[in-house]
Amino acid sequence: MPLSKTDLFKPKDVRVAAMAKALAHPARVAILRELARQNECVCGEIVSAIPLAQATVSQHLKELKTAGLIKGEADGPRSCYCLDPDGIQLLMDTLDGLLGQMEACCGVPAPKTQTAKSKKTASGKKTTSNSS
Amino acid sequence: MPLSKTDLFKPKDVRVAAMAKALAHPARVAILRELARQNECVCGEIVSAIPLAQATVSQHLKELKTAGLIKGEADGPRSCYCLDPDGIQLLMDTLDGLLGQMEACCGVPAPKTQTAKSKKTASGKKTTSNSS
DNA sequence: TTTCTTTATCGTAAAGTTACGATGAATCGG
DNA sequence: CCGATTCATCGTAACTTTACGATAAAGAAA
Repeated sequence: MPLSKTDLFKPKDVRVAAMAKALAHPARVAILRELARQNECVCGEIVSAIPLAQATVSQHLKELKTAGLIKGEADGPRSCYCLDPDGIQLLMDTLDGLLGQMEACCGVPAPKTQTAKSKKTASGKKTTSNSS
Repeated sequence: MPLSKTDLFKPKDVRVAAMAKALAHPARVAILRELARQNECVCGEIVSAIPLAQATVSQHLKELKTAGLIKGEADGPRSCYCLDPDGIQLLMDTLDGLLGQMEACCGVPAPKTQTAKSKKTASGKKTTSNSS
């Protein structure tokens, strides 16, 4: 942005946007999927799985870490990465909030349900009082 | 990107990234929420609800339209926007695919009941045959 | 120690995003 | 027809993201 205007928006919207941004590159999505598949993964393996240079992959890993979606710890000269369950959960909750609102508006085509959404919607009093 | 490498990634990952990118700005999230609240909305109302210049809001609307998340039709000199149920559904399915994979890996945080059964049913869309 | 391996970081070029004012294009009201 | 209103688009400035090679840092192996 030419001038950072993020403080003009509601914190909730800023949070959703930040979460979404972490997913907004194919390489990062591929990394997350790889980690979901392997459960735990040395950096080199990830680099092999991604069609980008090592430096670039490292950069993407850093962003995912900053976003709280993955954790990384040193293991000798190597780095071992894995998904961060807390961050993933937060991601789901954050997106579910928005998706739920939109679904409610559009009219739900098919009640598929899953994840943590149904619970929240059921107990939630209403979708109107949102500001922060 | 310096050089567009999107064809090096799996189409599925590219799709997720594109969807996420549409949500990756607070203004666009705010617009979606406004449309979810109003169900139908003249452009001017949206501009009033967003702390940005008219030209900028129009630009964000265009991106959301390109992403397939909203529809817009002319109404006299005005433009009337609303959520596109098909796009929203696609967004949900797309994200659910990834989120389900990650959740399955992390282990669901609060599974008081039967774990394996419910999880499988919930996320079991077709996580196996993934390559495109 | 010296060397190799592994990964993070730096510097930087290319491309994309975001924001705005100005300008068009279309419609409505007179 | 003339002016006002509404919105999309253009042009452009400021900033961010993406990608890579080069290099640094740190442990393992020799």
